[in-house]
Amino acid sequence: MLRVYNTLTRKKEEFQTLEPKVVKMYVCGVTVYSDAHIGHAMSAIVFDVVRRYLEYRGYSVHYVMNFTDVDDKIINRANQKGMDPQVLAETYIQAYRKNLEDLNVLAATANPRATQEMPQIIRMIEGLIEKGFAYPAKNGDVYFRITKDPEYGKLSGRRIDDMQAGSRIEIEEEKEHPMDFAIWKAAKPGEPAWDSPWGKGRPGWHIECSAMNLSHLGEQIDIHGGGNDLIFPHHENEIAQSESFTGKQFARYWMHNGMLQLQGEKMSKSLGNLVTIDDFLARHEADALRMMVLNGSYRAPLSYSDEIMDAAERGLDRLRSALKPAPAGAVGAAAELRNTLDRQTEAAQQTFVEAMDDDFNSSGGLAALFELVRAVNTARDAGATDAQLKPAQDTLKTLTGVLGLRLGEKKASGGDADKFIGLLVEVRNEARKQKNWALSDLIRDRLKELGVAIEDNKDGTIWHW
RNA sequence: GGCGUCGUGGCCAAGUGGCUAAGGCAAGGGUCUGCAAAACCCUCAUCAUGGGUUCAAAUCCCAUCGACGCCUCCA
Repeated sequence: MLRVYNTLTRKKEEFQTLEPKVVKMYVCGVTVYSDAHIGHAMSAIVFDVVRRYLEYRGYSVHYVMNFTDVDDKIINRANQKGMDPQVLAETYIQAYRKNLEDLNVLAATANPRATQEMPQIIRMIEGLIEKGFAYPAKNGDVYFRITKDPEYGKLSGRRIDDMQAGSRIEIEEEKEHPMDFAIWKAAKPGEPAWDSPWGKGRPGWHIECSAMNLSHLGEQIDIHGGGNDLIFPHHENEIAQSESFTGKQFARYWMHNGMLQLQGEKMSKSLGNLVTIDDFLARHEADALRMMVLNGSYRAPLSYSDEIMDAAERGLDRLRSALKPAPAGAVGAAAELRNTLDRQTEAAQQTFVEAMDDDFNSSGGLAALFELVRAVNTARDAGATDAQLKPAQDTLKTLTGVLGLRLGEKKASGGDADKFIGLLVEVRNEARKQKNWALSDLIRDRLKELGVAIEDNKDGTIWHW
């Protein structure tokens, strides 16, 4: 039984979908005005793992992730660079797509963008006005009337009165209540603008997600995800808009990932303490970032450091150690040992599922995989052949695949080179027979410089890139 | 000030009432090896602090200290 922690109730709840075996899932994407950093990557990876695991458990997942392609920051940035805001946004959308692909994040079912949803957004605003949940102001803005929504604050656990007290928000005269938020913003000169019943303008940030959910997934969805910095005000406002508009519960489960921190602070564009995904990938493989995320729990903050990355990379090496082939001369393992391996494989798979079923406990899932790694390596040491190792290794590959790890399956690593390396290994073994250690060590050392590792086992020599 | 998350070995981290407190990294010892490497085996924590509840608590309650996030754009 899958259990999911729901921000709305602050509890783990049994996961039940609106429709059997179908999951409608919406994750807030990024505002595209600069290069994405590894905090964004963490969020993308977290929800990619959720999606992959749900699919592994037999669900068909409709996964929607949006791009916010019109907002103040994009406009400012574009003006600085003397570019058209839409061109700027498009550039970063393509860059982010590439980042996600490099990170082995599965493509979403749909990637809607605010600028392509104007009719739906405007229709929704009209509906909210009709129902009295929103009002147009004299300045051309349209605001959501939070006092009309008795449940406002239920996601973030805030009360309107509390917020008023400590609020640092500038009180705009056009607003009925200081906490009312804009769902349509009147255009200032030179800004991108769309026609609307309230004059030229553009949508507020929150309304686009509500509208895109409605048009791409329907009135109700199963999972809504994003970083926990979005809980307030973004997701709170989304709930207010969507539920006021439809009169129905919007998302059943709200999932939020913790923030990636650098030197004790949240990594963010505004603070400037960030590592871009491109920077990261120039120094590490994509799996390493994923491994780092998987080792923790998605809801907790995660500190990024070289030490953590080092541990993650070594952990990956360990997972890969089980996928190495048996030595050429392997004689085969006894029946009893093969049974043990089968049993351990079964147990690992079961433990993996139990852990992941508990709110996607990936570090628990990894622990099960490491147990399997030990089992495989022990069997290989005991003489198991490739054929005997295969079922366990296949299981390991399947389960690491559920986590989205590739484990460096470098395609056609050497191509033709493999044959020549095999030949060198053969020659080296001849030298070893003749106790020509100088020559055999030379071959080993030189191959190592070329990135080929040689391991002499009892039953023969293994080499790998 | 308000809301929320959290504090487990050198580091990361699971576990949230009861068998010997998962797993990974690092460290030390050992097996194997011509030497290595890899693998395997062994060793390494009483759970921030102080009270309380209970037959029994890392796990529940209270307090204290500390960290982080949100309350303003933010994954």
